[in-house]
This record gives sequence, structure tokens and C-alpha cells, in this order.
Amino acid sequence: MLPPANRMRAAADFTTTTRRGRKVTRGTVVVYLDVDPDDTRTPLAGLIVGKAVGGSVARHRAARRIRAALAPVLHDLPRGGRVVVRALKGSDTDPQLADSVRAAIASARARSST
RNA sequence: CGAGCCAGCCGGGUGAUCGCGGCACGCGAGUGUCGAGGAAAGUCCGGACUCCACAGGGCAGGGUGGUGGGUAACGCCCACCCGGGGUGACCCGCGGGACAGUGCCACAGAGAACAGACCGCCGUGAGCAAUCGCGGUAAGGGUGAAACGGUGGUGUAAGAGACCACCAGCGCUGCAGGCGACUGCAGCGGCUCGGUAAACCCCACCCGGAGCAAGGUCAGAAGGGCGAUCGGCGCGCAGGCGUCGAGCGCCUGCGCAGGCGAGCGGCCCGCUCGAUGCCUGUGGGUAGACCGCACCAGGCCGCUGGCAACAGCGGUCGCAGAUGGAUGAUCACCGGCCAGCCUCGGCUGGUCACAGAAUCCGGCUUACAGGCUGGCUCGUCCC
Repeated sequence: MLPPANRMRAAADFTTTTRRGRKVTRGTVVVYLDVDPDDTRTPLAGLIVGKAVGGSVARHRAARRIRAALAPVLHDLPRGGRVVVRALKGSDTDPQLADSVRAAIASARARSST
């Protein structure tokens, strides 16, 4: 589970990140990354897990695995960083899930810094 | 040993690293402790709790349906009865009423609900005859899920409960057993009556509405407006009188309610509230925070009562509480299950179900890889 300070809770954060942020698709996940230089808060991360993933058990498993993959890379993000990860069908059983999440974030950072 | 019936239970384990939520303690870093299920599911019943309504009565609407018990309650559970199935353990049944009324019963068939006559049988008339007409009949054939009792006899032109005996069934009476549903025995009766109520309906009993986004607190305007009671009357219960009788009318007693204005949650009679109020106006909000929110119809053990469901008493335990939503991620070893190989004990590969709390309990229903325990029945063999 993510530390409380890094959890994205407000609906407004979700909409701005998915609209303004860099979008990178890898494997069974879609990552949106947005950096707001005027915001000095710690980086926030949020998840979108729809019914396409499966039933309640499958959705929770996908969310937990994505959060676990996200935890080690969160502190590398700059202040004001906003990450939203959307789970696609099959992500609850995808063995490469953690690699896909980290690769997508790295790719999005590389593109936004240019 | 084989086949089967019933009840209860488990439903991965251990370790390492990195994490999350609640509670308690601590100034703090932190420490300790607890952290998904038998179905948490479907949301189909029943309750607790909350708000609204609530004197009482009637109508409408919904539900339940053998009997007795259990329970906070139930459409649940237990025991029994009845009907059906099985050699048996045992299983199955939305199990009141079809002489209160109405409706419906396809196809086939001559005829399907005050039955009916196709073939046949019998009598009679015509005809040389084959055959045809008229009448009688329902024993035999045929149709159907179902054809208005069965067997034998008397009887007859042929036949028929037309009559007789026994049997089956229906109804009534008596006796015996049972708290009861009901059962057993005896007698009598008309001689025989269809099904469907998960069709309307009738009977008995039960039910106010909405739901934890219930509901409450933070939450607070200033200003303006709105007010009053003498009607002889209402409802229920009991008793009396009138009446053929009554649910009708009158009288008496007891209990409840109380006239104006406003409001009223199925409808009506009617009822409720009334200045800490209502209406208006203005400002804010569009699920924000906190409370509700987790210790109870509680789990386990023992004793007592009961066939049992269950109840009583004593002891003991503390058992999730999130809100973009915790209860996990990764790895190693072990263990199930399936397949292949083979030196019969291992190796290799695959796989480990259904499913994730959201106010809380009691049930029902549905889903579920694999496994364990106990009791019982039938068959075969041995002692």
C-alpha cells in the first residue's frame, strides 16, 4: 500500500492528470504522468481499475500489484508529480506487470523533460 | 470387500524482505496487538436500529397456508401427520377450501361434465340376398392423461347398481388412542360423485412507510409575514330494550379523542401540531469533516431439562472497521491434485476451487479444485 501522503484522492487531480499528462501504454497498463512546477506537494499516485479487468477479486488483485510496483519508484518523482495508472484487461495475472509500470513511467519522464 | 444414505468440518502450511488499516501506550522516534468468508455473493424473507406517520375503526393492497413446538421474528428450524418413491438407511411435496359462485380442460375421439352411441350386441320392419331403416343397450372393441366404480352372480330379447354378495371409494354416527393434524375398529346411508385455486375467488391468520446516502453535529443570518375555542357531536368495548333477526335504531356504563388555523406519507371516517413554531426572504452546499461504527438475540467448554430444534445455569475468551476504499507484493521450501517417464521409488512439467467485509444480526438460495471425520443401510464372504 502507498503511504498516505502519496495517495491521490481528489477527483480534480484525476481529470487534470489524465487530460494534460503524458500518456504511455506498456503491456496491460496505461500511465499518465503530469508535473506541475507550481505545486510543491509530494508526488501523488492514483489508479483506475475498471470492470474490464474482471470481478471484484480480480480488480483488487490488479490494484494491489500496481501499487506494489509503484511504491519503490515514487520517491524518484519530482515535487508536484502526478501519476495515474489505468489497468487494462489481464493486468491481474500479467507476470510482467511491475516491469511494464516502471518502463512506462521512465518513458513518460524522458519525453516530458525534452 | 463392494454399492449406497445422512450429518458435521477443512478448504493450503512455514520462513525471509518490503508495505497498508484500526486500537492501546508513549512528548516523540516508535512499541505492542488485531486485521475477510463459508458463502463476505444474490439482495429473496425476518428482525435490531433511525427518521416520518401513529386514539380507534373501515376500505384497498401485500404476504402466509397439514398439526404441535422452537425463536426477537420469519416464508427459517425441529418433531409428528398425510400423500408419493426406494429391498433398505432415507428422500421428495407452494400440503386450507372444487356440494358458495364464475371460468378453463388442447389433440384424438361417436361422446369431456344436467355425458355419449362409431364398431358391436339384441328386437323389429323391408328385401331372394348383400344390405338398409326404426327402436333398445352400454357387457365387449376402438380414442384419450382422464370415458361416470371392480369381481362374481341374479336377471334379460340383449343389457345395465335394475337387484344381491364381497372389495374399493365418498359421507354420517358411535367407540378407542392422541394436546393436535390424524389413526384404528364397528355400524348406517345414497349406490359412485372428474381435474384445475402457481385461474378469479372464498376462509383463517399476519403486515404503517422509508432506509446507515437512515439519522445527527459542525450549521449561523438580518428583515418581513402568520394566532385562538360553547360545538351538544365522534370512535371502541360491555350490558339492556326494540326488532323475525342483525353488523340496524335507542338507552346506560366504562375508556379514548376534542371545536379555530395550518398540516397530514395508499384512501375514508378522521387525526396531529400550533411561537424554542410555520411561511417568506437572504446566504451557503451539490456527499466536505466528525458522530452513528462494532460488546453482542456473541464464540467456546461443561452441567441440567427436552426425541429434537432449543432453553436455563456456571466458567472462559475479546473477535476487521476501510471511505479513490486496509487485510497485500515478491521469493524460497514443503504439501495436495493431474499427466508423462521409469530401476516402484523418485524425476520432469502443469495446476491449487468459488470468491473480497462496507450499519449489524437470524435464515434461505446460488457458486465451489480437492480432502477429512462420524453414524447408518443393503449385498457377498469368513469366524
